[in-house]
Amino acid sequence: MMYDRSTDRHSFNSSATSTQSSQSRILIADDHDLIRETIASFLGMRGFDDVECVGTLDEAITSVESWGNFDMVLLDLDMPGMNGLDGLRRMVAICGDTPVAIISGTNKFDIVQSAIDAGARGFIPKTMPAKSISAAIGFMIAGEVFAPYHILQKAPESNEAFDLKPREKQVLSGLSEGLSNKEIALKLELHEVTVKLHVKTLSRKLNARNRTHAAMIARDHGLV
Amino acid sequence: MMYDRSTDRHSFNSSATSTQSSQSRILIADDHDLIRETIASFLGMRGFDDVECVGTLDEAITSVESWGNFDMVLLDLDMPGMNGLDGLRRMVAICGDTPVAIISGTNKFDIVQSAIDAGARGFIPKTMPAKSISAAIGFMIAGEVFAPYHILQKAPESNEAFDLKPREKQVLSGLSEGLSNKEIALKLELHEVTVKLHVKTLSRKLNARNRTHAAMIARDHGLV
DNA sequence: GGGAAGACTATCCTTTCGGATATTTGCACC
DNA sequence: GGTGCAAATATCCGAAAGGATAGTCTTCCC
Repeated sequence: MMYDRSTDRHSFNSSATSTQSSQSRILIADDHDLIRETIASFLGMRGFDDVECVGTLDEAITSVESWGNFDMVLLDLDMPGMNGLDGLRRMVAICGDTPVAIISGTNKFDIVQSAIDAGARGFIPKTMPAKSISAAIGFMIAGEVFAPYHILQKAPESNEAFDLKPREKQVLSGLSEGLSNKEIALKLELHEVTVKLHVKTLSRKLNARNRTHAAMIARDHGLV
Repeated sequence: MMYDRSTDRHSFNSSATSTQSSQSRILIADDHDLIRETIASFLGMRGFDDVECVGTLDEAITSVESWGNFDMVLLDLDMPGMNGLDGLRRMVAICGDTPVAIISGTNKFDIVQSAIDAGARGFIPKTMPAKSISAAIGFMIAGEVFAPYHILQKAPESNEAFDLKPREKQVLSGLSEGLSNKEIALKLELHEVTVKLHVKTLSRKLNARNRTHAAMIARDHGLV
């Protein structure tokens, strides 16, 4: 598979092709001219020589249906017609095998997750430099699923939004290990009643209905 | 910034440069000839025209120290001299700003995580097709951190190792929302006592000491 | 020295959990 | 029709959790 590449290699110096980049038709759908053109132009100088730009989902869909044959479709999440992930699903449905990626300003973990679950081949934050974007696109055209590492990381999230006192954090930590109040008290050299008090106040702060719920919320927010 | 690209575009067709790919010096350290050569040759035809290969960590280090100036260093995790992530750390220390990535046969979530924590700029599984590998390398040279999406995904882990019955899973799910037995019973149209039974058996299966612990274990293993 | 505030402790009481044991129901299989 | 099995239900009990209220003890500030 890799030893018969000499032909490709020859063509490479003479015809500007960076293999996968060449002959790739890419559709960019974004309602911001600036972003659209920026990405398009950068892709152009990277070997993605056939880039089409539109500004709404409907345009994108007609574009795919009439021209077809794109190697990659980029959709802005906040574009007219998208309606959240529904637009993505519509596009995925008519695109078949060609990868569809979401490009968005937000980089919330949940959105990335659900976008990919909804059929997106990847997720590109607008904050990413054009250089990286084109590399990511190459990656997706190669058949992989792409999402930036830092948002896949277990969300550091809204850490510290609850303003728990040190003691309460300690108790919460014990809670998350499934310890009883008595055990926590022993561990922290407190009395059981005190732990109960902390559990109560901390549950109120976390807006939890009981200790189990508090532990789950803590886990969800990376507090433990 | 994107409207003056015509010049670039002209040069692009005549000099084979795919921008970032060109002039990139890459060091591949892997003790398997086949893999090393495969990647090297594929990178060659993608515009990464200056690829050096070595077979041990020591060779890699001397290579960096004497030649220097690499744009990217790839290290096999199981190579002689690596000794787990220690080798990575050594390389990162002498590499400074140039990105160092781990390439490995394993794709355990934890290893990826700790490799990147140890300073790796990315993680490339050997199972990944060469096409994708070169895209990933481009991505890392662009300054980003790379790891394949599917292993960043909430570890599918030892899923189903607990063999919970359907009812138990439902109860467990209610548990994770912090519901009381009575509420779960209501929701599932069962009686409280039955829910209690399920909680007991399910806690035993999960090896949990109580409901809170069970909920946490469930969350950790992606059962909810 | 007298508050004032925060962290901890003490009682009391009701609800919920956790565990043990036994009984019923429904269903599949021979 | 009987057997076996799993899910669900029924009691009973001690332990824990959850809530309320009041009391102690620092510490800090005026």
